[in-house]
Amino acid sequence: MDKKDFRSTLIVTATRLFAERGLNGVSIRELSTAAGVSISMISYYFDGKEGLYSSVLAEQFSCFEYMLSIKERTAGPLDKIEEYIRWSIRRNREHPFLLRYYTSELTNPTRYFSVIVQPALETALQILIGIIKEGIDKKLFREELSPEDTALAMAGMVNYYFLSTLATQGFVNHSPERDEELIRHYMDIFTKGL
Amino acid sequence: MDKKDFRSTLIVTATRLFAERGLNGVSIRELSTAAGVSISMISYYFDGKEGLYSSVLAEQFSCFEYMLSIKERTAGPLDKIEEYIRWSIRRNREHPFLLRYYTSELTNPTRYFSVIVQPALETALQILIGIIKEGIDKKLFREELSPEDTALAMAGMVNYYFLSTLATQGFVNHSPERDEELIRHYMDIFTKGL
DNA sequence: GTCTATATTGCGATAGAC
DNA sequence: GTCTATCGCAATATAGAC
Repeated sequence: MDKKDFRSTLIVTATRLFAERGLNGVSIRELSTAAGVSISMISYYFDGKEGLYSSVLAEQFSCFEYMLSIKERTAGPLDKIEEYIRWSIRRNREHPFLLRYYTSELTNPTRYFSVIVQPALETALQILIGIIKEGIDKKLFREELSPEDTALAMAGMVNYYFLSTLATQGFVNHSPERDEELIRHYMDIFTKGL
Repeated sequence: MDKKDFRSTLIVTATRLFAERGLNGVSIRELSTAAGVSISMISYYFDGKEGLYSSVLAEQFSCFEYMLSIKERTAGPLDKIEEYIRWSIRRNREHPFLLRYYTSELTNPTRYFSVIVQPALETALQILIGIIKEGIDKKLFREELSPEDTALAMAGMVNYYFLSTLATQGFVNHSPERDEELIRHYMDIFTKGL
């Protein structure tokens, strides 16, 4: 946002607006006005509304590359799982609009899903599956576990905490101060069960 | 769909189209053509596009009332949790578009969120929280568990399995034949941990 | 690079015939 | 109840001035 160039300003504004009301819920008129820029700048920089959307999408999902660094660590499987949970929570905190693109693309995919979203999600989940397999191989986790189902269960647990916010804020405290407690709780459930 | 009256036909068609492309992604022109009905029927029966959407939403979320019957059961907490998981999976199988409205309303709420969606989700989650509290009171579950966080973890686990389908179908088998195995696996993770 | 003005298309809603 | 025809408006995109 520091950069004063219109290209970045448009991306910042579009990120918020597309997240709040979806690709079809925002007009480039409204968007350019909100960004304090002429409407024609969208075609000039992004070749139209869809091009702007794809740029927003690419930027939002670039943070998934971080999973590669977790994979490369020398830590054991359990530590890596904690790192995964920690990163997932941090990711949702630092990119408050990401989950909207994430769920929107999974349920109403645009033409950019297969190019941007699917690869990012698959990479992260495959690494998580690999970590669980490693734990099973090393006899740290029970061999009856399906690595795939377990990985999806973990990913779902963390993401749903954020996804459900709007429906649960009346009876669940979602403040960031509680994040460490949440991480311990998730690790606790997964290591010991109920 | 058996009923030939236009009102039901419009709801059936709208349920699919709104799910696939969102409220703003579908025009009433296209919708009425797909339903084989005149465009003016939408205003006639539903007082416009938004009214049609709200009718679709109300119908989709009516199935959440089923949770009340789980609450009333005489079974123990663990059996009730299995019933919850079983119902969640069945719900997603029987209402293939529900999760789209569910996530869309949670991330991009319309004016109908607080009237239709929020109450349905809160009721179901509060009942699940109650079941977990009951298990803690009866010393069946560990007392360190946060009922709220645990309930969200369970809900997230099941829903994410369906939510992630589009990104994971290449390496996770999502066929209904595997549902019973999935239920056993989820119960297994939650009762024993990794 | 950035703007205004405009061309063109498609939108939601409805009047009025049947 | 159902249709066609149309109104008025808002959408995206772009031509052309600066």
